[in-house]
Amino acid sequence: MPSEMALGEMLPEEAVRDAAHGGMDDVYSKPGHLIRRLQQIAVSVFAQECADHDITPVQYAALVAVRDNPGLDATRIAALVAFDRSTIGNVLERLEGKALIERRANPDDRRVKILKISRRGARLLDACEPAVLRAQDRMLDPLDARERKAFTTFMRRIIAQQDQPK
Amino acid sequence: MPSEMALGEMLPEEAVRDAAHGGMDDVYSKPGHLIRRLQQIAVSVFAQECADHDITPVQYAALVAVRDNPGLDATRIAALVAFDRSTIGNVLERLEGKALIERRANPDDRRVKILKISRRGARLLDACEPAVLRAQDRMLDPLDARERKAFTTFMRRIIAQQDQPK
DNA sequence: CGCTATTCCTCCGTATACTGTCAATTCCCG
DNA sequence: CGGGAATTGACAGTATACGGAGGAATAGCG
Repeated sequence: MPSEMALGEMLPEEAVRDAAHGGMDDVYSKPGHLIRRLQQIAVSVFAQECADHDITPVQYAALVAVRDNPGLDATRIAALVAFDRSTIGNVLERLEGKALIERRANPDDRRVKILKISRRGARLLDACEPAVLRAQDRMLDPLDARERKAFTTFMRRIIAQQDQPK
Repeated sequence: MPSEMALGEMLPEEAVRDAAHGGMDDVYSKPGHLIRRLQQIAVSVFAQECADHDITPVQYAALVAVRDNPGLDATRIAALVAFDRSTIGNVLERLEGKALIERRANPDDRRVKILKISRRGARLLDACEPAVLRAQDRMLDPLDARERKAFTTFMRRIIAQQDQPK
C-alpha cells in the first residue's frame, strides 16, 4: 500500500476486502455506501480542478446562488442550494471573509441581512467556470451520453420524491 | 414556509428558485449538486429509520466492517469502508465510547490496535438490520427494479474508474 | 395598540471528512 | 546490525452538515 494515500488515489479497497472477507453483496454494494463514495469523489474531483481558486463545492454553489439572486437573505439562499440554515451561516461567513460577497443589514427589516456578490466574487466565478465544467464532466467520465442522461434523471427523480413525500 | 423546517421536509427549493431566477440548466442540475443532495437524502433516510438505535450511517458501516473482519486494525478498516484514516479514528473512538467495539494493543506490533466487535455491538447490528434494509430500499423508491440495477451499475462504474485512474 | 406567533440570525453541540504533522515503532536494505 | 524508509495511531486545523436554543425584530390578529 502506498504510504501517504490521498483519497483520490485510494484503491486497495477491493483488494483488502477480498483478502479479508470476500463478501460481495454486502454493505459495500448498498446505495447508501455507493452514494457516499460518489459524494467523496465529486468533492475530490472538484477540489482537484479548482485547486488554484481556493474555493469548495459548497462555497461555489452558494456564491452562484448569491450572484444569480441578488438581494436575497441567507435563509432563502439556503433553500436554493439545499443547505441547512446553520451551515449556510458559516459558508457565507467564509465567503464574506474572502470578500467574495457583501452582507448588509436591511433597513426595512432589521432581522435580515441582504446578500450581494462582490466584484471580486464575480471575477472568481468567471475564472473558475472552466474548471467547474471540467470537474462536472470528469465525474461522469465513465458514462456515455445516454447513460449520463439516465443517471441524471434517476438522481433527479430520487430528489424530487424526497422533496414531495407522497 | 413552515417554521421549523428539517431537511427531510424541505421543499420550497424549486419554488424559490423559479420565483427568483427561473434558471433550469444551471448549477442545480449538475452532477455535483445532485450527488450532494442524494447524500443528504441517504443520510436523512437512514437517520429516520434508525432513530431508535442511536447510530449514524458511518458508524454502522464501520461497525459492520469490524464485525466481518475481526482482528484488523484501524487503517485497514478505513480502506474497507473508504474512510480517511483521521475520520476512522474519531468514528472508532465513538464506537468504543458506546461499548460497541473493543480496541486492544497488539503484542506483536505495538503500533497497532486490534479491533473487535463487542457482544453489545453485534446485538445492535442485528437489531437495526431491518431498519437499514428499509432505509436502503426507501432511497431507491422512485426507481423500478431495472432502473435500480442501472443506477447501481452507473455508480459502481464511476467509483471503479476513480479507484483505478487509467 | 398590545400581545402572540413567526421569522431571522447566531451560537452551541455533535458528527463527518480530509490534510498535514508527529512520535513511536517496525521494516528492510546495505 | 545499523539507519533511513515506511507504517500506525493520534492530534490540530479547516470545512461541511444538522438539530436545537435563544434573542432581536416583525407581522398579524383581536
